[in-house]
Amino acid sequence: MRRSSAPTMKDVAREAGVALGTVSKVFNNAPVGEEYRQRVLEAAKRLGYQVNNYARGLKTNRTYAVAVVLPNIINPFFSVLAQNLCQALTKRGYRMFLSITDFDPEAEQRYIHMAQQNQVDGIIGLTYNPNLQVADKVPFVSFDRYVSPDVPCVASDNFGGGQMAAKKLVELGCQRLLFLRIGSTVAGESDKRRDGFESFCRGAGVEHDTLYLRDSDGLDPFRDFLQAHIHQGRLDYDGIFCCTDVLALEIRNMLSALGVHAPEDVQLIGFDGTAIHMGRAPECSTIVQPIPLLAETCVDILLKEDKSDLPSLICLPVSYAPGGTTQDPV
Amino acid sequence: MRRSSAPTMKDVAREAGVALGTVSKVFNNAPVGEEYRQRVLEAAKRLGYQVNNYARGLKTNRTYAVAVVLPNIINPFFSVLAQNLCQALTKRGYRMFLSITDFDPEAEQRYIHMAQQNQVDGIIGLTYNPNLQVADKVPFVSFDRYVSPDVPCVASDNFGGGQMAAKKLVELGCQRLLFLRIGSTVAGESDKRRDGFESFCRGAGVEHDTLYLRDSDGLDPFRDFLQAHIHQGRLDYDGIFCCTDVLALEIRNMLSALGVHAPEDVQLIGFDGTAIHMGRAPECSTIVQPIPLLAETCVDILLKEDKSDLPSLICLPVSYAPGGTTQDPV
DNA sequence: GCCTTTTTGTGAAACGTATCACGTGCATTT
DNA sequence: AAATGCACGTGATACGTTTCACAAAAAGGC
Repeated sequence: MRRSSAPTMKDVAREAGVALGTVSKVFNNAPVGEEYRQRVLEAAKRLGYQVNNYARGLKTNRTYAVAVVLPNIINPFFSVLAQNLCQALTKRGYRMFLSITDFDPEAEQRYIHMAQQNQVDGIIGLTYNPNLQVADKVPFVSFDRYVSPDVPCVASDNFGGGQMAAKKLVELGCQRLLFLRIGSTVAGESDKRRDGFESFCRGAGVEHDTLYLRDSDGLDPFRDFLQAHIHQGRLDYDGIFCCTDVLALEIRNMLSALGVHAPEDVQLIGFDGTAIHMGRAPECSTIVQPIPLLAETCVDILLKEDKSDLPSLICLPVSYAPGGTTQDPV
Repeated sequence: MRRSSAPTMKDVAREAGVALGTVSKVFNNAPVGEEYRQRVLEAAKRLGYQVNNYARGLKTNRTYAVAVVLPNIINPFFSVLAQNLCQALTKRGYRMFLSITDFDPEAEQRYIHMAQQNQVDGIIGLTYNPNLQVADKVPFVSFDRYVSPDVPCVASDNFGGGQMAAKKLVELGCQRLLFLRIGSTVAGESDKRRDGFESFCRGAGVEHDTLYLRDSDGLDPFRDFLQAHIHQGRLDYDGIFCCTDVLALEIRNMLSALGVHAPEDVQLIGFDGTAIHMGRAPECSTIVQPIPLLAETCVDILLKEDKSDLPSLICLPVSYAPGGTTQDPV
């Protein structure tokens, strides 16, 4: 095994003619006389010394590693989130150790165990397991999903986003609104998009309907529903809010095939705004989640030393971005 | 610090009334009498014991962690690759520690240093730093880019893919071909797409041109070029091969705006086929990279114990997938 | 039933680091 | 000039494992 020959602090100490403790101090930025510091640094460079983080972690119980548990990173929202988390962690000197669960509750639990076993300094998780066990030994921040009273949850202001979407549609002149959703069976913060939407509609006295599907239903029910609501080439609704940009695009295509076009015949608003954080123009009008801010916040909270007075839910503000599926005033 | 109270093997040994070494054996699946094994397991459960991987790593010099260094994970190709790498690593009991370089050569080097310092068991990197220093202490596999004689490089058969694209276009009846490329200034394996394309064209005696841009040039030169080659609403070329699906889509839109439509007026083929690995239909006809296989191969090679007779370049086969921008025979 | 072989539990040593009580030398004070 | 304080280098110790040489007990052969 080649690695057995890796130089240790002891080697550096011998090479530099100093004590072991002095070498340690140099690499921990503890006060050391300038002459000694130089001697150590030079000896280290000569030997190609690198500190062994496993030994260090063993002594200090700090690993400077954080586990991020996500369903996948193929969905653009998740990949942008993962990238922002990675950057936020790097900025603070932490490494990111990524786990992909593919929405499998067992995998989620397994990864969290593994993460604890691997002695990470914390975990950021977007999980769907309704009865997830999180040992209180390792700091945990949940994204978009309530886990338990002492686990802080970071999410966008989904309720406000739902309201905003409905309000926007009404301002654009829509009179019959439709909310379309497809997603997990497990309730999460993002379900509040619907609540916000309905809340606004009720408050403003606007007619509205809702179609609420689960992933397993597939997209076909949407087509059936829309088809059933087209009479003489006209859709019964003039404003649609989709729970996701991805869904919004699907719906736009679906409607196109049925002869109904956005934004001419119907105003269409999605949710996420991921494209914006990818440096691209959004492909549909959308409620934008502040992904970089969400990531920063997750990391901030996770790494906060004093966890005494943390809110259990942190809601971050969303914004509206026109993207060609609505007829916005200039 | 709460973690200081975590139970250790010594605690388990005391609780179970056995020796320290016996506990260790149980957790390493070494032969231990059934009665003892049970005693230890129960004691461990009672105490909530988990092995400390830092102590273990210190002794064994194995961390079961692999660093993956990528430019980003926003580009769908990279995110699908990252996901497949993660899964391939997980399958083998390894964890993935992800670093994002944003194409910054310095960051690449920094991350690789960091990865070594963190005592990973290996590194898989997609790097653009032409003179990257990789210590031979840590196994390294490069994706798509030649680094040095003793660093194995895994890539798609880019040359073959270029040939395949040209051949396909010719089979579809095209007579004047065009190759469009935009990318890094640093030469990589993917530049062989052009070589393969030109090789086939020359061999078959097909007229062809090439436009070769760098990222910093932006997409405008493409528009200028295409515009200059449209006479009386007709494009001079009847078959276009783009170095990337992303570019192919851009070009299709660009051409549409100029009144030239794929596949009616021009056959368009891209490269990557990422959408297919995301479970979606490809948005353009394309040469598909075998991303899952690429990932598996990277991991296999990285984790191979005997590195003696490794090829320095591993080329994996690509395939063609029609996707609506070519008029393929049924 | 004795000796050999095999199996299996034991406890000490070592991995590479951080830390801490200690010792040395030097500057400051009176 | 002696006493005091300070700054800084020293080296032993401990962190929680794995491993290894050893001992003890069980199994097998004649």
